[in-house]
Amino acid sequence: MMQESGPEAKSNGSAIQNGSSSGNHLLECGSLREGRSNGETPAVDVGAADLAHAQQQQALQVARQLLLQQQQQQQVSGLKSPKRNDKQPALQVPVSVAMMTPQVITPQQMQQILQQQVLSPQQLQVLLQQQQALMLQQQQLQEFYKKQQEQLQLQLLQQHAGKQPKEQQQVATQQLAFQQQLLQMQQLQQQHVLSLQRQGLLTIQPGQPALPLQPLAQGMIPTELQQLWKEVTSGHTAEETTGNNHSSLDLTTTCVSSSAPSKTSLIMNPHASTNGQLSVHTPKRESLSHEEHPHSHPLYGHGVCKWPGCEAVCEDFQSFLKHLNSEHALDDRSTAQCRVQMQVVQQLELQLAKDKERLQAMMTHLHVKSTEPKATPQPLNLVSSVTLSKSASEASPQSLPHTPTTPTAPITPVTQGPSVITTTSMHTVGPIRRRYSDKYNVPISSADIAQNQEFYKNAEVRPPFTYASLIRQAILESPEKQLTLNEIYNWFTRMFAYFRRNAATWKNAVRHNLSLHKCFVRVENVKGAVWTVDEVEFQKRRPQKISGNPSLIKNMQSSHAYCTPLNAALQASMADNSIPLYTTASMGNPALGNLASAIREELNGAMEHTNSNESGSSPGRSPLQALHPVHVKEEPLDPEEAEGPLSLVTTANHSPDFDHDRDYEDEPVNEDME
DNA sequence: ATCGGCTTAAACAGAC
DNA sequence: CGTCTGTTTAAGCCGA
Repeated sequence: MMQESGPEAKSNGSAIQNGSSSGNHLLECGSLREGRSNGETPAVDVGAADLAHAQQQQALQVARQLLLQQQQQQQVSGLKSPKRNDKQPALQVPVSVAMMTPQVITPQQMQQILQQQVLSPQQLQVLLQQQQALMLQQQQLQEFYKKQQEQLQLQLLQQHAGKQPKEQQQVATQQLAFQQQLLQMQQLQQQHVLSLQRQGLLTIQPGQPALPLQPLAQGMIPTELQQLWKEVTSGHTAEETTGNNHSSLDLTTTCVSSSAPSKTSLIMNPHASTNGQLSVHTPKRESLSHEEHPHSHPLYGHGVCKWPGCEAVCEDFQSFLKHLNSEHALDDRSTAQCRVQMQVVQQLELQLAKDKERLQAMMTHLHVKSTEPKATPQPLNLVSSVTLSKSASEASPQSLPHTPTTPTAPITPVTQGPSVITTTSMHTVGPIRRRYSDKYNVPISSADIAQNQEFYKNAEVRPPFTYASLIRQAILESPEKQLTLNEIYNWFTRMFAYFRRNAATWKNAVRHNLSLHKCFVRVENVKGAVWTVDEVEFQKRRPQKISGNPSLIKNMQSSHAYCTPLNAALQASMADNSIPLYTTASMGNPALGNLASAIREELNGAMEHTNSNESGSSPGRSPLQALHPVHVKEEPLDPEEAEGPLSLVTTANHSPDFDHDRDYEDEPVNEDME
């Protein structure tokens, strides 16, 4: 007992320490701060806008006065008011130009116009009115934008509590409307100026210094607006752009990339580590737009079915629907894949929450005010998760409080009611044992491979595999099927973010396992000793584990039938009691073929063991739970801690971006050893 | 209740 | 001497 709490408390402490000490986090921090200050001070922008607006008004006043004087001085020369149509369709200025140089006339220009006296008073009147109207409109838009921004902030906060996708939808719609309005507005201005130009009233030279930078654009030139817009909506656009082609989104994405990285990074950063996956993993969110755009489907994009692992080519939407109904009907496989997706999403949510928490801590540490004030909405299942005696006690005290759930909130678990958000405490604690609830043992589709790989690489989530399995995995992945201890270490750190901390603990465990299990054979080498795997020995252990859940085996088998190539390796891998979710990376990676087949053999062998006493299949469960040796905490309704059945990706060819040692220089791995 | 597997911790020894 | 590697023991948790 003492032992249990003592060491774990220790590791916990180090975990906390490590968690905040890695270099790249600091990187994030820099941009975060920059971005944050920006996001935090919409008032500044608005103020500028107001100021500019005032200036404009002033200019208008002057113009009016001049106009009056002119009127008094000269008679109306009978010049008809230029029947300018505000919708000048002809002559188009490149959009980019229009965006960059929003044309509300500057006071200088106004003066210029007036002085040139090329216009009749009526013309001037009209122009002025138009100008005024435009500015008014713009101001209103800015106001609107401001409100939207605030509302969005609010929404984001609420999202953290994991609620109200409906409202978000609303806001999203409003934002869309707003954006369109903005666009219209800009076009209007553009046309306005164009008409002026046409009439020779206004000469805008590209280089004219006064123009583009003038106060006129008023505090917010469109690009800036768009940047801000993007900033505010980054969470949404990032995902929506993946599946749909909202013109409005195009608008935002075009200019941001070049000019506002720092700003956008503010909000994006917290998710940076998982960002790439988010877009891929959250079709749920896309369903929002799906409703608005009947022909854009979250599962359909670029003529391809986006069902995980499918990628079937569908000529048109109809054929896609057909395909969807036929190939992805409600069956075991689809259900399983759904669950996998759920898993993935949940894991990502967790990671996101954790990153957010980290961000909070960083900001706090750096004395940066948070934009998420009381953003302490409790993850839905936080309470229950905390009831885990062990987890609760181990959870770093400061880790829980500000752990809003993901802003990508509208994740709607397919089969479950409330989105199950795991407590993030588990991620921040040290090496505690993972408990895997049965429901998380879900078959994996190949589509999850890369994602999971990235997931474990980036997320400090303890992989649901035993040390022995991981070690074996590492060794088998090596070209020579043998690794030195250090190489095994490296593999761990390379493949799992989780193992970039508490090195002393898990390295000790690795050594312990190497020594303990007969399946690991030490071979003297020229340059030292390497470890190999004795498959025979390794397989000796398996049968007893798998024998436990016949129904799962059955399920596995049944699914085996239809998922053949895709999931074969996976399922085979699942047979590996210790690597419940061996990834199907071999599909895209021929080098893994051997491994996959080897595992498959294991599966077959294992199944022979259990075939005799199998009972009815239970689609809701997966073989993993039977095969999973990792300790699972008893949390019937609590999916958290579900480090679950994310597939462990095997990459025989080590990803270039993860080149040993150097990559984790900033990691406390070695420090931990000392 | 028991057993076996797994994890974690720790002591220890030998090599570098 | 300190670190790394490897072995071993012990304790606790968990599922079967």
